[in-house]
This record gives sequence, C-alpha cells and structure tokens, in this order.
Amino acid sequence: MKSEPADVSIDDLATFPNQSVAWYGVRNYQARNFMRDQMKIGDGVLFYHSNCKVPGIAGVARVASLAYPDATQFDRNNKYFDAKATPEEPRWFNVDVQLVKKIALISLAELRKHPALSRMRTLQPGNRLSITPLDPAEWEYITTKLVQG
DNA sequence: GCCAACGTTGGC
DNA sequence: GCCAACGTTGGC
Repeated sequence: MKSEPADVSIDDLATFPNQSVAWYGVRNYQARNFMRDQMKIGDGVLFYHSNCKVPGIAGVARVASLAYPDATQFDRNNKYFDAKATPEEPRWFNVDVQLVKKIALISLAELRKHPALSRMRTLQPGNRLSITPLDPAEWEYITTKLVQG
C-alpha cells in the first residue's frame, strides 16, 4: 500500500493511536475493490513510501479492520469530497492499517535488483495503482530475505 | 519540473 | 459506446 510520506509516513503511523490509520483517500475503483473485496483482518501489508526522495518499502503493517465507508467522501471541506457519494450509497471505502514494524527502507532500486520480485505489480512499468495484491511468494521473499533484523 | 502512462469525463 | 481532452500518478 502506497502512501506519500509528506501525507502519512511510517513515522507518523507510529505516533497514531493504536499505531493505526484509516487508509482514506483512495479514489480508484480497482484499489477500492482490493480493500473492499479482498482484505481481511490480519492480512500482511507492505507500507510503501511513494512520490518522495527515496521511494520504497518503509515498514510492515497489517490490515486492522474490514473495509468501511471512507469518511472523507462526505466532508465538503475535504479534498477527497465526492458529491456523488451518500451515506446510503457510499462510493469509497477504506480499511484500517496498523503498524507492525518500521524497517530499514528497502528502496525501489533495491527491489528491482531481485529477479524473484520481477513480476511484482508495483514494479511493473507504468503501474500507478496505490494498492496492489502481493503474491505470497513475494511477501515471503521480502519479509524473510530483505527485511533486516 | 518533466513527462509517460493511465484513469475518468463528457460530448456526440 | 467511442474517443479526445483532461487530470493524476509517481519515478526520475
């Protein structure tokens, strides 16, 4: 799951109550569907810093709730406000994401060096999806071989 | 700041 | 339902 550290960084997450955050602001249907239809409490998450100086995986987290309506879609003053969404028929959903551990950053450049990860969605050219499923083998490889300590 | 890739919008 | 125009993403 990608987050811009200028918005919510791994260090920000560590300071939040329960070290948990509602993953608000997703306005892409595919990414929404992943949260709404596939995520279960306890699922592993790689917390990825994007659109920053050194993009890469900054921490391990977990899904801490099932998907529920994203509150920002109803807030007229929020940049994620969506006039077409109503509480009766919400368009956008989020899950809660809870920190498991901050890790030494695994940069995008580093990730690209590993043939085992060559098919990872996030690494495909032109991929812009902020939320992508991870192959179990990829999860295993990253969390056992690339995460230090 | 550039720009390629992609998603969304809206006229027809 | 096509598709051009436009907006966004995000690495570099």
